[in-house]
Amino acid sequence: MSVDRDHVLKEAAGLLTRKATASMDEIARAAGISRATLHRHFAGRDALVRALEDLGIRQFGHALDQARTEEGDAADAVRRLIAETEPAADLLAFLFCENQLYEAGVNEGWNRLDARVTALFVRGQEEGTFRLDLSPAWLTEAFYGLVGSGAWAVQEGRVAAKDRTRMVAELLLGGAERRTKP
Amino acid sequence: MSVDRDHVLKEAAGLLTRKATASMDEIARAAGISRATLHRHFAGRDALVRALEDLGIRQFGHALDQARTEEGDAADAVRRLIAETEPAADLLAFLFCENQLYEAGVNEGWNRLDARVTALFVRGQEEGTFRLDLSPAWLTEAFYGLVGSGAWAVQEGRVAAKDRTRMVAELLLGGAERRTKP
DNA sequence: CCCGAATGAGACGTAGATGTCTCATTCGGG
DNA sequence: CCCGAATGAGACATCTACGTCTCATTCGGG
Repeated sequence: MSVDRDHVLKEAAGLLTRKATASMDEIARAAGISRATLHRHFAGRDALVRALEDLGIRQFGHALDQARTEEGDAADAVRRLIAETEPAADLLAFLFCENQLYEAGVNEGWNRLDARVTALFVRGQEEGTFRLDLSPAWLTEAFYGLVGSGAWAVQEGRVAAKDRTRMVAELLLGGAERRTKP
Repeated sequence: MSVDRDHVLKEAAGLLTRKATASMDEIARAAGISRATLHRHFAGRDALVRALEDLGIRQFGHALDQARTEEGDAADAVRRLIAETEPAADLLAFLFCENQLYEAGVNEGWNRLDARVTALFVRGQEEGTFRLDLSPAWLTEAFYGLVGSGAWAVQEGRVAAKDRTRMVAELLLGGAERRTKP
């Protein structure tokens, strides 16, 4: 009987990714519950979006943990990270475009995760794996952008789901890795 | 006295990029005109967004023309295209994230421009400039994503405006170009 | 089987945005 | 200088979404 909170959030993310202005009623129906029940679990729209943000932070944090970004070759670590990001790709794509979150100040949790991604690129540069003429900040931003584009391309059917990780990783690393020989 | 329609659209794009849910009143004030005048020029919110879409199509089409994407080395053509995209970057970033447009079906004008970008990548692959294991459709999508990320990074101050074109081009082409030697 | 908790359906008032209208003001051309 | 067009300010009704409430129903555990 009890509603699966994470399932509701997942459905909400799926809908909001396609239609950012979806009403609470549409979200409720997408999740297969009534509007009243949705309100029982999330005080309002703000609370729902905030919960989505928290879920995104949890999932991306988990992906960072699983990818063990501090270990081994930096490029391989990026590949692992992109692969681990797969299940949360839609949610991350939504949050990446959700500029409303930036109004109330960026969540502190995001800054920590952001720093971990940037640290990975910094490590790659120090170890000579990544080129030095692209700033870590830009590589981080590009990482988000390409993950979002990948999720978007899969949703639109322009890229097969099984190719997503490889496409994103190859393009990002191809652009980021140092060339031994030009 | 007469209101500069394109100026209004530019300001609207700037605001909506930061806050997608901005009200008509906020948009009007951002453009420095009254709400009444805004309604005199655009029948409603839908009409305004549609006009933004049209402006984006015009500007991106102009960028494609100026870049002469059918001429010369494909990689250089991509560099020119990214450079020409500069003035419209904010608008394109907004439209890229504006999924609501996809509800009413993608504009026919977009399909034509999309085809020109894809054709550029196809040409690059046929000429041996771009690698063959990344589909043209994905390269096209990644192009949009990176242009959007670039505009976003500049707005956030993470990348200097003067570095934008180089950062985007280097990463995209680094990932897309064929390596003579690994 | 029964009871309680959770849900679904829907009514209701409210707030905010929207679209239209009027009227005073201002700008620019003739 | 004067007239007309365009704008600004604001009133107004309407509409949609929101948040809260009630009540019937259903599900699951004891």
